[in-house]
Amino acid sequence: MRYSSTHKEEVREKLLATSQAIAKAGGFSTTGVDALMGAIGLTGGAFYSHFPSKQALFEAVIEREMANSSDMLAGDGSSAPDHVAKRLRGYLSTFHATHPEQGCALPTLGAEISRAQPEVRKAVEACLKKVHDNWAERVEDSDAAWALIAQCVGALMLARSVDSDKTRKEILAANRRFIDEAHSLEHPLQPPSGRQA
Amino acid sequence: MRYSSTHKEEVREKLLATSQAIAKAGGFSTTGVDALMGAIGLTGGAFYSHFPSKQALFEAVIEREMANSSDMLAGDGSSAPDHVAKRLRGYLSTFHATHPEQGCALPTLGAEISRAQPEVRKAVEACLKKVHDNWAERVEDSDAAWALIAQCVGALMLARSVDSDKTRKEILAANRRFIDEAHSLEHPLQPPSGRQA
DNA sequence: GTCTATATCTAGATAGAC
DNA sequence: GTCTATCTAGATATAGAC
Repeated sequence: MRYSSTHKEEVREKLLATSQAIAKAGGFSTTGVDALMGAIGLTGGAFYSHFPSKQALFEAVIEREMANSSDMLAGDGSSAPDHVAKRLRGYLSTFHATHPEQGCALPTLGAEISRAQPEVRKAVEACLKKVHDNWAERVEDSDAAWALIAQCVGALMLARSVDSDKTRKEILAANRRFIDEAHSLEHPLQPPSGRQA
Repeated sequence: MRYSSTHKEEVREKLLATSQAIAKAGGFSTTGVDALMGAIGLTGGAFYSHFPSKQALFEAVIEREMANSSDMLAGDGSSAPDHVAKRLRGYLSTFHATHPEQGCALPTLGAEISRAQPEVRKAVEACLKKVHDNWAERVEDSDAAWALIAQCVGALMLARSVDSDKTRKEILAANRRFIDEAHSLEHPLQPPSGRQA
């Protein structure tokens, strides 16, 4: 064959990586196959040597996204004691709010996931449960873990839905401060400066 | 003229109402003008007598959605003392999670809002601030109000992103219980039964 | 496996008859 | 104002040459 034995695997890998970023930035359904393939230097026709349909790519993208996020957020046995605080700080950062292509898939693709087939939502559910179960042992209880996840996802949506940088930063900072105040984390998200009324 | 003097206004009203529901259920960009017009018994060509472009309809839909939501959530001077608790209970209900077409626009259209023009996000920002400022006086402080809004929006996204009814209900219930526990609301969301560990 | 060309379909938007 | 017909553009997907 004219291509190396790992060629197909490499193309698939690049396609997935760039598709993830592009979909998170501009939405999956609103981006065409030609654009996704063009981003890795190929034409649209070659797409179907790697995926049977655009829908199949969506499923692969979401599963990779969620697996990635849950691995990172949940951590493992060797995680530092301030692991949760570190992840929360990064999640609720201005950088994350202004760079959706590098961030969590839920705030950007959550609506498309909601309308997707059961298999996709099953994968999302498994990853969410993984983060929840892990965090439930590091915060007050199970309820607090679900509340924390919800607050983070929602805060990012809010921060991206407003226009002014000032309001965006205020929403993120308020959410960080509230977590420090309401949750009994071992380590605070930010220095115990002042919480404003 | 062959149409009543209020005809155009009535059509516009119906178009907006159905477009809001359809967009929240299936996404705005993924729904065509023909489908939106067909839902009120007209054909696609007639659309442009009411809006100059599909984009203009999106702006009108979002502004109406947010104004509606913020009016309902913020309440007014005559609101009952348990107003916030009532709204939170309805927002974090299974009915809301399973009927996006009747619910808040942020969890379903938040991503599309994030990618929209500044004018749209300005309108969203104003409505969010209205709810925040109102709630800030009824909960602990400003931070708690932002955290509450974020938690609600995120909880609904999570509830809709999972597959099983059981997990969906658990996410919603956990978020309701956490609010009762962490926020000093005058009235609880649900009877002080048991909060599970 | 990738390319170009193409088939098919749908989208947003416009033109002209009624 | 609404309709049908149409223009133009873009989408998913397939076919056949290299």
